[in-house]
Amino acid sequence: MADPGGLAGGVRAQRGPARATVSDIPYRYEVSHSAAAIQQGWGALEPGEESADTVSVAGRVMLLRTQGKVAFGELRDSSGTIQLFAQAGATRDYEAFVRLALGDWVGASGPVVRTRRGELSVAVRDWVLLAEARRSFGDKWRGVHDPETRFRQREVDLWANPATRRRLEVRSQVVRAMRERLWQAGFVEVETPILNPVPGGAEARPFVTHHNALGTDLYLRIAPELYLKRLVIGGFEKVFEIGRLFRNEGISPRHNPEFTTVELYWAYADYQDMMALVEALVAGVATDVLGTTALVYQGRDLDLTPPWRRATMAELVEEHTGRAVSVATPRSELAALAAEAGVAVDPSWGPGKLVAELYEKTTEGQLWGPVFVTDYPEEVSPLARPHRAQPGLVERFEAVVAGRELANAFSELTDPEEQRRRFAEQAARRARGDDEAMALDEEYLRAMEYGLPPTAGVGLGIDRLVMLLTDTANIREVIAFPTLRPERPGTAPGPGA
RNA sequence: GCGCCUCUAGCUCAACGGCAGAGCAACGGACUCUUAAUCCGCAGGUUGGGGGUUCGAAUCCCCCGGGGCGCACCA
Repeated sequence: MADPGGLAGGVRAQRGPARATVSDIPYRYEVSHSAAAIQQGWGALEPGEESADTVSVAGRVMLLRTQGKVAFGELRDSSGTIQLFAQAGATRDYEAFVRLALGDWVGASGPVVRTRRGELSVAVRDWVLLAEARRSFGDKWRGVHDPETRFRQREVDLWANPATRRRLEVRSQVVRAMRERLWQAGFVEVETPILNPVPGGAEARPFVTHHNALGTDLYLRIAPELYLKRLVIGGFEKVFEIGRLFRNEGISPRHNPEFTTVELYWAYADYQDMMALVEALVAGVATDVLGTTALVYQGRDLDLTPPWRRATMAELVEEHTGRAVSVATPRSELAALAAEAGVAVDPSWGPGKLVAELYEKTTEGQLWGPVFVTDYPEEVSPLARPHRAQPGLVERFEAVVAGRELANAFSELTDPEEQRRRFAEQAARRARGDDEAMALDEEYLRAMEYGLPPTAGVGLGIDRLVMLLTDTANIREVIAFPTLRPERPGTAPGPGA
């Protein structure tokens, strides 16, 4: 928090004077074992037994129980917890040890022992303060629950709520598993520009920034799609990128302005191939990270085991509304149905947009899945290739899980002339005031004229995948530092202020 | 952007028109095997900010600010 004077006043009064000076703090500390390594390595020690092995550990003192001439501390590191056992006479500077504050970082060394009451411990002979905690980490039993403090001061949340650490660890493992599986499948990882002269590849409002030397505005990317397809044109037959996207839109429990996707392009493949790859990837990542594809999400069973159901958008809308619709249905009928469903119908919308709106309003949120929703209207899919058998539709699917879109994919449009027409339609929408309509990208059209082979592409939301795998309902829980309104002095609550 | 809810000690929470409290943390002390140790003592607050109603406001009303949820938008 902004904390005007908070450190100087409140915390010192709360914590007392500084117990260490900078010169007391060493520059390094030699750690021989993690807490978990000690728990695993000396598990056979009997109560009251002292091993001949001396270890050194480091971490935060989370609890301290002093009992006169003997004291017990709980030391937590990134692997777990180990008890520190200190005794007057055996522990160097015992009087200072028992004055340690909850949250202080210490390094401690000594033999591994099991206390008479059965707790595996490091019997502290020597120890050193590695950092003072001048602010508290909250109630030692109840922790910190205030969501604002948890999101703004994640460093506090991580110590106060171990589940936070676990979620971020799962996130790291998900990204790693995704990478390794794609590498194994022969995909090459690339990086494309985040600063875009034209924001393309999706329908969304961008963030605008400015380059001083070039004297030009640039946009934070809303999707890497067009650059990745240019790499396919350049000869990368299987490429992927894992990275941050930025969309200047509302914040909600399922939307953060910056979020992470994996986007991949696969030459010579179509959207049917891509469905098989997506379900295998998601199920494989779940297995790598959790050891299972049978999840429980928000109290409800969710089985990611392939194959996933495949159903067309029209079929699913009919299932959920009882009304057969298609892009060939008269526009007036579709508009009436959409209005009936609560959609604010825009007069410029064609049948395709109306069908898509009807689907999103009545059906998507009801789909528990996982299910591949296939065959989208061309009107809402300016980068997808026309369906080989269904006029007015494109070969596109979205993977829907727990009522939300997890992935979006299509057989890519490869015809530059057709692409130019699609861009022109988008430009017409933009001229009518739709600021989310896709911008025309001449660089991309030029690239297409060199020849894009048949290609399938997909974008998959990493944050949402992590939400599924960690059973969390709020996207902020799986982002270390979610976007919040900037703090202003004296407005935010929090420990230590 | 709109609606509803919420903000009290460092943390977690009471008090809901009538003296602002508790537990934990902190501070001082006792205690040589604790497990949220225990025990004794002490201190800690412009009740998010501002304004209003009232004999009296943490409590009711208005404005502002932060946050949560829902809607809208999207992934």
